[in-house]
Amino acid sequence: MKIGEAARASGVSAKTIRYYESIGLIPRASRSESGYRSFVQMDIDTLRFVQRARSLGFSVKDVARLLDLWRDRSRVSSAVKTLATEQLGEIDRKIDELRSMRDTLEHLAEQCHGDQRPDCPILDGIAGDRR
Amino acid sequence: MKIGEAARASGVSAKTIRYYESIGLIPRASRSESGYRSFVQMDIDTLRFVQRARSLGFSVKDVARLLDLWRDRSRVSSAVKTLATEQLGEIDRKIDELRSMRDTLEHLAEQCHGDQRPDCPILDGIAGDRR
DNA sequence: CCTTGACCTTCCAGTGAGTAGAAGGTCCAT
DNA sequence: ATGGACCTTCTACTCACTGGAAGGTCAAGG
Repeated sequence: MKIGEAARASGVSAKTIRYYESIGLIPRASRSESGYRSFVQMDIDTLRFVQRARSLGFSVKDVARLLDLWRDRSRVSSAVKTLATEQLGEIDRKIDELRSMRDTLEHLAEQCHGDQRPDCPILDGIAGDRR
Repeated sequence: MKIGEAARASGVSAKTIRYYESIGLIPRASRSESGYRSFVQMDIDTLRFVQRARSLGFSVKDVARLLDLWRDRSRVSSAVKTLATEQLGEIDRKIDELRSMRDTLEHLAEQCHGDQRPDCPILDGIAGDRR
């Protein structure tokens, strides 16, 4: 399987597959005589794993750790759970931050009539102390 | 006022003030004889405006637009409101994405006993079809 | 046999929004 | 005059890709 097909099969773009290889996240793909990368099912599985872990918000570094754990038959599941729990905490932190932005911004936007007049509580709120 | 004090007064680090100047987000600060940047109250106000707008998640590009609007006495408040509403939509999109990550990850983490045994539903979930 | 077009290769550069650090200049108090 | 806190510019790094240029390969159609 060449890179384009691997990309379609895994949901990771060809560019990104090359990139992942270049940073060592995934092993180097074997090559055909002409130098084309050649992927087998296991490579696709790895790529799909990476894609899913990334879509859960894990950093590339954490995905590397997860991949190592995935391949390690003598892993302890607590190591995985720790990573997952930390990631969950990170997500919660981001959600909280976004929610607080959202609340402030919504409050500001509500006050603004949004017509052709220049006075604008949004601008005032950003400029002054809006708390 | 030199850059360090301006940084403390505005909540924007000295490095970042220089960076904002370099990309043209804020006007070039005037200089003392020795070449030190010199800030007055209006510069601090601008910096605080930028800091607050950034903390609401506006991109630097949007902060530039907001600054222009802020300085424009003949602005129409609808222009500001449009920017704010778009930003609100962006935040909501991000919250939704994070929430969906969170749900999946939490579900996975719940299944995992997290002890010394190697079997791990988190890894299985990422590897296989976890939906 | 040759061309066309879809694929593949590598390499370099850019994104956003800063942050880190090096090398050197200035200012003020002791 | 010296030390330390401050300031200057500059380059390079972060993260996770993405875009594009220049060129090689391969199979089908004329």
